[in-house]
Amino acid sequence: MSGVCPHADTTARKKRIFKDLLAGRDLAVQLQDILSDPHPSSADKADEILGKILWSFTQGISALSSFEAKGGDPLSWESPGENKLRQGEKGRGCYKRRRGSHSWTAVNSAIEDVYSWRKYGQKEILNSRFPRGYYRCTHKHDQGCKATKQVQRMEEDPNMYQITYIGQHTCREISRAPKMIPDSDPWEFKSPESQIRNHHENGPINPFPCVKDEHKDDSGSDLTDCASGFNQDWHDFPMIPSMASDDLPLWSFSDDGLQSFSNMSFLDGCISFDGDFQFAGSDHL
DNA sequence: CATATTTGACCCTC
DNA sequence: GAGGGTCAAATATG
Repeated sequence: MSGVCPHADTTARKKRIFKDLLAGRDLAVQLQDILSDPHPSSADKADEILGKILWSFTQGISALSSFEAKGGDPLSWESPGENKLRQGEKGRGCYKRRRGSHSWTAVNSAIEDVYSWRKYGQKEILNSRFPRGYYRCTHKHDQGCKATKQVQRMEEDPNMYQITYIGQHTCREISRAPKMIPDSDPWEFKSPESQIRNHHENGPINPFPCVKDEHKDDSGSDLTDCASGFNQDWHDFPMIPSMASDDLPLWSFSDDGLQSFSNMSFLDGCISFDGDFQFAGSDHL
C-alpha cells in the first residue's frame, strides 16, 4: 500500500460496499413490487432482479471480506487466529480452522436450503447425543466456492437442527428449487413434520427461521434467543435472510467486526460495526 | 460410470 | 492430549 493513503482506500471501499448494499436494497424493493403483481411476465423479471440482488450482496460481502485481506482493518471478518495456520503445508488434515471466521447460525427444522451441499464428514461431538454433519458447497472445486455448513441436530428438540453457515458462497449457481443432496446420516431423518414445515402450500422454505449470533460460546446452549418471525419472502437466499418487508430479520455474524443488523434501515443511515467502522451515509455516495 | 456418502485417519487449535 | 475440522479411499447409489 505504499504511496496510497490507507484511509482513502478504506473510504473508497466503504463507499463501494455501501453502494452494493444499497443497490441490493433497491432491487429488493423492485422485486417486492413484482411479486405483489401476479402478472405472468413478472416471473422472468423477478428472476432477473433476483440475480442482480444476489450479485450486489455478494459483491458487498466480498468487499467487506477484502478488508481482511488488506489487514489491520477493524472490520476484519477473520479472527486473528485464522492467520496462524502454517504456510505452505498441504495435504490431509491441513485446513483453516473456521472458528471465528465469518459465520452465522440458523435453527431450522430441515437442513435443506437453496444451495447444493455435499457432505464431507461427520463427527461425534462431545456431550452431544447427535453427530455433527459437515457440508461444503458442491461448487467448491468447479467454482472455488468456500462456503461450508455444519449441521447439528439439537438435543432440546430433535426435530430442529442448528445449522452453522461458514463463509460466503462465491459460486453463482443458485438452484431456484430447493435442492439438497440427500443426506443419509443415521440421525438425519426426514420427518414428515420437517417436510411440512418447510414446504407448506406454495410455502417458501425459510432457510433462516432463526439466526443467532455465533459469537458465543460453542456450547450451543443458548439457542432460544431467536429473532422472531422471519418474513418468508426471501426464502431463496440463505445468505440473505428475508428482508423484503417490515418484518425484517435480525441476523448477525460471528466475526469480530460485524455485530448485527436489526433491520435493513441501516442502509438509509449508517451501519454500525464493532470498532470504528461506519458508513458515513447515503448522501456521501 | 459419475457423483454422493461413509468413515477412519490425519492434523490443527486449545 | 482432547476435541474438532478436513481429507480421501472405499462404498453406495442412480
